[in-house]
Amino acid sequence: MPDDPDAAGPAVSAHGRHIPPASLARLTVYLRVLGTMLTEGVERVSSEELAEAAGVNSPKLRKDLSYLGSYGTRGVGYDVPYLSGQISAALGLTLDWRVAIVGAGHLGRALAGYPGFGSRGFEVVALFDADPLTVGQEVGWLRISDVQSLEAVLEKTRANMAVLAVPADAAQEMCTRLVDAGITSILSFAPVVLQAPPEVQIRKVDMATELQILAYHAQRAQVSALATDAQARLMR
Amino acid sequence: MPDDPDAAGPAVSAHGRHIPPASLARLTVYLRVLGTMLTEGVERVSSEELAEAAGVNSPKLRKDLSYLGSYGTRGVGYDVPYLSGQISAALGLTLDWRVAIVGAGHLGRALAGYPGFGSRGFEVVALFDADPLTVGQEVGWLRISDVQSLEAVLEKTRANMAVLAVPADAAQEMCTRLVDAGITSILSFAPVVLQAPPEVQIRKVDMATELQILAYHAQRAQVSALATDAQARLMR
DNA sequence: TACTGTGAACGGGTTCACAGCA
DNA sequence: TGCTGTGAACCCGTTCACAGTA
Repeated sequence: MPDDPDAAGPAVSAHGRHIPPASLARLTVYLRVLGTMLTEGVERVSSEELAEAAGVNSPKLRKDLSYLGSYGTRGVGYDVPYLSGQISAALGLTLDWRVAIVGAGHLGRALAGYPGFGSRGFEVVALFDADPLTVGQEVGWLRISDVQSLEAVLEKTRANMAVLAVPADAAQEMCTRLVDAGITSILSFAPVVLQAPPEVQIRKVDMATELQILAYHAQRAQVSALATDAQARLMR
Repeated sequence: MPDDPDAAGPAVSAHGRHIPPASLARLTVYLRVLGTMLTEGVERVSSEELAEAAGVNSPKLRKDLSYLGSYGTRGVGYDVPYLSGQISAALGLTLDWRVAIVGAGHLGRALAGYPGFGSRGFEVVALFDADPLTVGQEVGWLRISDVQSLEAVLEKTRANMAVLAVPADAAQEMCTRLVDAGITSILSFAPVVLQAPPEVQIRKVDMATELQILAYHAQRAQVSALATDAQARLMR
């Protein structure tokens, strides 16, 4: 995601400049890699090593980091804990983010139990479902709430982000209710275009889209393989 | 995402020109919207209407479509079934895509049951898990296979795409086995950087990344709200 | 007349080479 | 000496205005 690098809006870092969306997406990857290094006790990395581990080239990595400030030491490299902290701070991960998940099907439950959230500054504080048989069940530490009480529970839990994991036909209604309840950051897994005021940040993940993009590239590979094959036959 | 418009590789459409990654991602959205219109019996759309429904502006939509060819009628608009078919063909969705899902946790099951796949040309032909208690269970039409027999099942089912829905620490190993088994298109939900030969197309979806990007924008909004607030106080 | 298709201008991201500093 | 930080050039995608056509 490419991706994304799609959502927009201006953006200012601690350094005062804005971070390009494409860089922002990569910064989250650097942060994850640094986290792994932290647990392994690595203390210093060069831009070359970090770039390698993150799957990018080193000038790009250095450029990305330069949007935040100068947190390395010339001739030496970067201090892992320090750089990790600086990126976290720049991304706003030092604030507390309280996530409500709407939809307790397999996807919602997968998200609720995702270990990557807690460890990276996000706490799942509520999980909703519309099915009366599902409401009340426990998932990890959470008890599934009834969507009917969405607004009340959002307020009580002071959620400030939401994830939409509901069927396509329910997504717009839930989105509207979330927005009306004051949520301004939404991650949606529903394969529909959501309407919301511009001040609301919406990011979309659509698995069918991802597979279609893969299919496109795979088809291209097949076609060009056939072409070179045919050409090889002609050459004989 | 986002991209995303991130994955690369050259690309040639039926028209002969390559489709920019960003356009490619949007084309899948147009296709979805056209699909909805099809079921509603809509026969014609203007670029304006389609753009509106897809959440983009009309010049961008027309530019995106122009990468495929000239499938509209000036002064009239686009024929919905025809355009839909042309986009499908350009994306390679007329071929049959057989998807293997590795990992039958909540995420894997959510994907296996995702209605958006079948309806858009993807068939889930296998679902794997490593847990002996899970292997053998039925999920919809599928019986969960043992990852130990990954290679054999991939061959028997003629899978040509794979989705990785396994924990981070198992992802690289599974990726390697998929690649060795001849899979060249992989969609990964594991929050790790995967190593694979360049001819293998890998797309990544990381939910923590998405939330972090939302957090960044939300933090910015908070900070600028505080700033204008402080300024307002000073002005008094 | 109305709407599509596209060249050209614009802006932003990536790349690179090298300046700057421990 | 070695590695970071960055300005400048390059390249690609987006935007826009208008030319083209049923």
